[in-house]
Amino acid sequence: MNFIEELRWRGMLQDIMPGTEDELNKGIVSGYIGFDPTADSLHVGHLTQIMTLIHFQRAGHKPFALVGGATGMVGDPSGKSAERNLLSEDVLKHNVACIESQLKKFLDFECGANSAEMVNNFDWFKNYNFLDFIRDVGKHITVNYMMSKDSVKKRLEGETGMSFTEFSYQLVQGYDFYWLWKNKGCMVQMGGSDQWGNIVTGTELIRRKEGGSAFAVTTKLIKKADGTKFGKTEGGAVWLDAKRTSPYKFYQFWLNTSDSDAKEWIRVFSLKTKAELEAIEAKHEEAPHQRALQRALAEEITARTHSEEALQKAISTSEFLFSTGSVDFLEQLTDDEILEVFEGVQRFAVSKDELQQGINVTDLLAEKTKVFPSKGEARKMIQGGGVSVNRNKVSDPNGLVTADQLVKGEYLIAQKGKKNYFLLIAG
RNA sequence: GGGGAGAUUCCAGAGCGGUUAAAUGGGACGGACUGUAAAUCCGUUGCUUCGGCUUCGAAGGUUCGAAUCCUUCUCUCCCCA
Repeated sequence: MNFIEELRWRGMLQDIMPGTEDELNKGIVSGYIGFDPTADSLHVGHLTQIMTLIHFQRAGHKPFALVGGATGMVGDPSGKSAERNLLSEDVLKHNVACIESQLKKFLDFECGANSAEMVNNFDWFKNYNFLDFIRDVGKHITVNYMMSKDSVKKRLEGETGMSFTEFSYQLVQGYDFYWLWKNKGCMVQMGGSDQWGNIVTGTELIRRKEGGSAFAVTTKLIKKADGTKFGKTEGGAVWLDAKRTSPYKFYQFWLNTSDSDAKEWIRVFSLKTKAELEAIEAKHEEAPHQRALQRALAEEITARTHSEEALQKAISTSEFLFSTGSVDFLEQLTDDEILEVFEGVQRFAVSKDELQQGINVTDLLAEKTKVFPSKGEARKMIQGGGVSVNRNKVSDPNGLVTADQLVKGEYLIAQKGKKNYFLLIAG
């Protein structure tokens, strides 16, 4: 199956420039996708683009991952309603390095002819001076053409306006494509559908400057059935960096997708074949409560993004946290393992001496710790039946918590609702 | 520069001298149901030693009593030049 067919049945394909498929059928073709270094980690929103590159490589082509050290300095106006703040060069350098190491996990950089390659456009922009650029590049693209782009039009219509810097963004990105086409033989640029305008400026530049041809493919933006933004949770974006989003949370993010989303997303984010996916879907239809789709989705992505080991830990943590099992389970674990289960869970230190005397639950949760911001709230929540200590529902706001309730003589597990855990460590 | 409107608890938005910790809606959080889903239903949504205490842009004042009336200040919005 060729690359485009693959994207098509997976429902990823948005736009494709005429002739692209023929070009790809000729043999090994080089193509690239750019990543903006706006943070020092990619998030799940970038995963679609990573998957596109993976499919590209699996179809036998040579993927380039461009990290925009230069474009990041300018700021892409696409999809932005207001001017962005510029990042300093140091921050960008750090971000670029971090993103590069993340991308290395997903693509094969040592497989011969179609090995993946990493490039940074700062390398070809850092010594390119302004006058040369506007003469060599700017001359080929009219302002009229640039202004007709959606990303620009929207900002001109809006109230905030747009700086010359962001206006020039498409030229900078366009030149990337030109440079990679000229120096690396890159024939195709891929990206999210919001990048169409920028990509086409690149093919246009290649055509006008050298009479060459280049191609474009864009993928659909991932949407949630309920209309909210993909990749966001209450805690903010879901990052690929384990330090920002723990593998457990990452796994949970995917596990919690709705049925309709899971069915679409698994096609995008899984490398399983159509037959395999259809089998999973059938299984899901049969027993929806088993959530075969969500499990398959979460397992595959977590393993690929983090590791098989991290996935296993995420699964066992989930099983403990969501099963009705008692805290006895924890008694069997070592201290390190307990801390691992509650990784990312907020922790509080409490005095063991005071626990010997017994502490009023409300005081414990609102004063000794910050599980609740005030006693009133703690009390109300307890009366509403929303608080558990060591998996047992607390019914009396004035009840005592004592040292003999400590798990392993050291830990207390407090729950606000079902999903919000707090680990109290006595010392 | 001239004229007008307004600032209320997370947001929107009632209240226009006491019965108002402040309607209603949204959001958030909890509970039930369930599949760690969706939908639905229910509860909570200033602090408290549960006696009370502090809130309605800020500061003063009138009153037994003010978010509600008066004065000044700060800020926001709209219309006309």
